[in-house]
Amino acid sequence: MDKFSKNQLERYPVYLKYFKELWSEKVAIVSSPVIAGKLGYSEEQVRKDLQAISKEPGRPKKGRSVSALIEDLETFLGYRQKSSSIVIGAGHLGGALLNYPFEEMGFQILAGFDLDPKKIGTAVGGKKIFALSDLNAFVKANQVDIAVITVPASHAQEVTDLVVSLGIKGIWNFAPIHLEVPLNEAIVNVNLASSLAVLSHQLGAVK
Amino acid sequence: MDKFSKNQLERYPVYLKYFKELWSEKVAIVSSPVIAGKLGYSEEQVRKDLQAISKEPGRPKKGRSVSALIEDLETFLGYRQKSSSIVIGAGHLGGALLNYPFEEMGFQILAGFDLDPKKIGTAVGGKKIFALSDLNAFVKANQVDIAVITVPASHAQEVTDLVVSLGIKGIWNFAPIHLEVPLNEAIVNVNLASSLAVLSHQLGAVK
DNA sequence: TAGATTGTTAATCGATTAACAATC
DNA sequence: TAGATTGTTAATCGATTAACAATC
Repeated sequence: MDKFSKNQLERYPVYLKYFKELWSEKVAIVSSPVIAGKLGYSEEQVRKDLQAISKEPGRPKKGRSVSALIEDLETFLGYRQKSSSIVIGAGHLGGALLNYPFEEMGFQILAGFDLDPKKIGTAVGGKKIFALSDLNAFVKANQVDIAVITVPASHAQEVTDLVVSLGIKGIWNFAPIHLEVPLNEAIVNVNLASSLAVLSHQLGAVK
Repeated sequence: MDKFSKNQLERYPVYLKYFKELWSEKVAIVSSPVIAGKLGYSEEQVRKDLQAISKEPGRPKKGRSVSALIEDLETFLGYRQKSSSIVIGAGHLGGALLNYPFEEMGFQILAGFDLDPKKIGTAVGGKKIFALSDLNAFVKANQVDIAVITVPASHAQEVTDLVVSLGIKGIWNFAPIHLEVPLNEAIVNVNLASSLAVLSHQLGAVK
């Protein structure tokens, strides 16, 4: 398999977290049925997911090596090669992301950007906050792979256009709108309103 | 259609945001091809999505009434009936959520809970932070529909068990792990590591 | 050896896309 | 009327699940 669906990609970090927990408990081998039971996936899905990213085959009757799985997953997910990012919008959500422990995921935040003069020049989560007008110069001076968009929805498209024009190829959008980007741009949306819609609907069914 | 897929549910808030923008621009009628072009969906998908939630049919050659769509979407998404929630874990991410403008989505945060004595008794985003030991009494005194979990992954399962035992039926989990919950529990995960995995993979393909 | 688990191939399921008649 | 857009039915596509031979 060399094509990965969105759902499948989203499962990999969940596997990794679980395997690291097992490793810390000195568990060296784990089988698909055990993983499936623990994470709520089907056995077949676990096997396919792990086969797709692991070099070492599993051993019938035993299972798979936890340490090998951790290595394969970290390699596949890119946790062993840093990608550099900036956070645009140092409000509450942007501030939380500037403080989030992304380093262990190979995701390094270089700096934050904002329009508010009161924020510019300060540091959040150990990262300096620059004026948005400094973005051009910053991107020219530093390799920036990903822009995290945490500005209000009303400004998200214009900030995105700027980021795209500066040659940044990855966008992690936290504004609750659809952003128009060129086809060769990588973009992933984290839309809390969308997430909440799924929860509300589930809750309506449960009640 | 009376069954909604996760993807479909996630699209509705995006439609709603767009229709509200149209409404503010005095646009009264909109057609599926226009919506599809703007939001990056297919025409057929737009028609099916809107048919599934709207009472009023669209008019051939014209399109659909923007105001009717807004009304239908707000009703369907539950924005017109408040659900009450609490945020457990008043760290950076929990703090951001306590400050997030959820009210317009019919989502009301009543209070925050934490273990840190320095946070207990303070207010974040206008919401008071209580000790986790006060949770039981709080839930008995207030109707709580949803618990937002923003504690570290290492404590998320135990907090979840507590929340479930108190009869809260909805869980919005921001900890990057799989939580075990009873079948009659509504749960939605927002896993930043998962989201990042999708972005990294896309970026690898784009580069 | 017996049996659990693997990897792989086939079947199922569900969502998206295509096709097209109905209609304003 | 002509033509754009609707609603609906059929076809396609892709992911998940089931089945089963291989193997340690």
